[in-house]
Amino acid sequence: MNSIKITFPDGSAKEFSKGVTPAEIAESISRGLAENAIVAKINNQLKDLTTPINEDSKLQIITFNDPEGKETYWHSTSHLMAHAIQSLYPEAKFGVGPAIETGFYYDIDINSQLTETDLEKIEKKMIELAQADNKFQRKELSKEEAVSFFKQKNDKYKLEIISGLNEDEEKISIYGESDFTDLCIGPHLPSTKLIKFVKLLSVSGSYWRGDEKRDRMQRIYGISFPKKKMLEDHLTFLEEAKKRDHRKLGKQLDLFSVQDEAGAGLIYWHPKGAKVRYTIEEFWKKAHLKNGYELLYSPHIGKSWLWETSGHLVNYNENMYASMKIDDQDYYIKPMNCPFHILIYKSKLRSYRDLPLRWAELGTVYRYEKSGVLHGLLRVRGFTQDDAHIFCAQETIEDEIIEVIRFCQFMWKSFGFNDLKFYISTRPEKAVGEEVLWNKATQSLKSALIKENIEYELDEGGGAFYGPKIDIKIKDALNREWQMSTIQFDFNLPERFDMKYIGEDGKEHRPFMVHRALLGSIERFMGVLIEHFAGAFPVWLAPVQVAVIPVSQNFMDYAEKVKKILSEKEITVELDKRNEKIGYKIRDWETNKVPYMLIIGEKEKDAQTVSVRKHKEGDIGSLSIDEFVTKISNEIINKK
RNA sequence: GCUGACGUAGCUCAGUCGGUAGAGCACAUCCUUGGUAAGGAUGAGGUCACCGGUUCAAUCCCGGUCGUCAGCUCCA
Repeated sequence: MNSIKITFPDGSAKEFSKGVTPAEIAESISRGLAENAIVAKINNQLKDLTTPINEDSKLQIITFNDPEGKETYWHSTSHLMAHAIQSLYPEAKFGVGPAIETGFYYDIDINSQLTETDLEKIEKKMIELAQADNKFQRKELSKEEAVSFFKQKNDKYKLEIISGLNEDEEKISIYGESDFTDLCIGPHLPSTKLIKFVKLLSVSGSYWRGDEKRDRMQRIYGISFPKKKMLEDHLTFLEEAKKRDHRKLGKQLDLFSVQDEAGAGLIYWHPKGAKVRYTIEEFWKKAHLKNGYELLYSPHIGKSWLWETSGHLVNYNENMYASMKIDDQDYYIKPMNCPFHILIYKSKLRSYRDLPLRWAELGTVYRYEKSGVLHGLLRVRGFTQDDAHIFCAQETIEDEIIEVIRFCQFMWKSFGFNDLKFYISTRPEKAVGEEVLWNKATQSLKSALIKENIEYELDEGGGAFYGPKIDIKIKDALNREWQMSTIQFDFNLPERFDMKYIGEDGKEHRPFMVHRALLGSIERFMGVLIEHFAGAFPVWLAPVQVAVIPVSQNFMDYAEKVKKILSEKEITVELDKRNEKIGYKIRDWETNKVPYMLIIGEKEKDAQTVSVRKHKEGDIGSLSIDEFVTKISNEIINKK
């Protein structure tokens, strides 16, 4: 048999002679495909385009548009970068250099500290090397051969990687292009020539194998594209993200601050930020009351007994602050609200008739976070969880989960997020609770999502030690994903606190307990919200909804009147009394992203109207005061 | 916490190869009363993050502390 059958993704098939390569097949299909081909999927395995095919196979030619195509492309670019680094810094030793979600990195060990300008040099070298059209060539070696090869290169990191490889499981492969060779499982681009546009983005410290006790390395992040437009778009995206940085906007719009002198990771809400937060929290509370929840308030500290019983002192110790002595007793500031809610549950005998109990609290918790991980509002040491605990009978758990999911979707939709992604995390190695319970709980999470027609991904073993969970990620205006909501089972606390209810049968039963946070934490949520809206909050959330701007001081009386009317309708309005020209004031309010400006001059005073100017849109004409009030009130009610 | 970079006026940043500092914006006062993105003049503002050390002299050099940033690790 000298011919083999190749089946394509669309189901069609074609005969080729034995030993044909995917590159040749692509060539036979079309010139364009051959040029864009990056890698091949042969029988669902990613292989080099130069791999000879010797038997009937399924084949898919992968281009940059496919996720695997990007991965291979970036992976090859990281090799190219290592090549460039080796030629500029001959002493360089290399760690790992994988593709990541957006781009690639390589950990390197060189004698000098790299700066941003060095990156440009490396970038130039990369382009130069890429244009040389060097072919990536795969070679398979025995372990011995591999060891002696990298010994001769004096590459201790690669040698360590090799020593960890099991030769029986897979061949040790190396890839070379020109005079650079690297240990690599592959696959790679056929040639460096396909790498056209490269940008090295940052350099920072890392550790060999992520272990701070081991060698310090430098990690260079970069990205590459086959088309110039793609690179430009990506750089525009990065710039846009930078512009939206909530830390920058928070300062610029006077929303919040962190006070160096008073402590890192602790947030101070200024009046404008506090106004936004107030609006969010009011909405949140009302929504919970409407959806069958009751609100709780609990203390901020509790005796060590509480945290011993909950297991926090053992399992969560590194995130808790040291105890404080009160009347010779140790008290701890709370890292979580759950034990308090449980105490309220236990404050009296519960019947199955009382269940489900849905108790919500905007509970402020304090957790120790390493100084290096603090980040604006997104990672702080004191934050307010939009927490709730649901205590229910086993039998009703699935309905409860469904309710939470629906409520969660409603909540996100209210803030303008419609793209949610669901993940189910299952039992980890180290876990409390019987496996039967885990399976049952995990199953009810799954079937809740299935009933709601929601697609989800499984994260095997990703659950907390105390129970399986659903995590929900949202996508913001820049398509970035943020993990926000979480719905978690807890088999641990009901047991530890010996929670009970009296069932229909008159016997004691253990309630099921679910922790859930929808927004996650108010701080983090507001950080994401600021970035999502680029600081331009919709009217209902905007800290200042209307700026009243008199054309000159002569119309101050009428401006005051307009302000008063709006204020009475609970619209947040500021009157700009500054002795400045109108253009100046408009510019100022525009850069402060206020949704509406009302320009007031002689015409308006005479006609008892306001000239309305909308953020980003400009002048939208005149309305009577009443008409404007109706318009903006409707927008506020409809969360526009 | 670790690695590296950084910390100068309310903000954004310049500057001093060691002789205690400057711009723009913001702010104040005055002139101007102006119709949809910056009118003009004048002025006030800084223990150059903090604590030590070296030096005749430190904002600058050295060490420490605190904080910020990019990552590592971790997470709401």
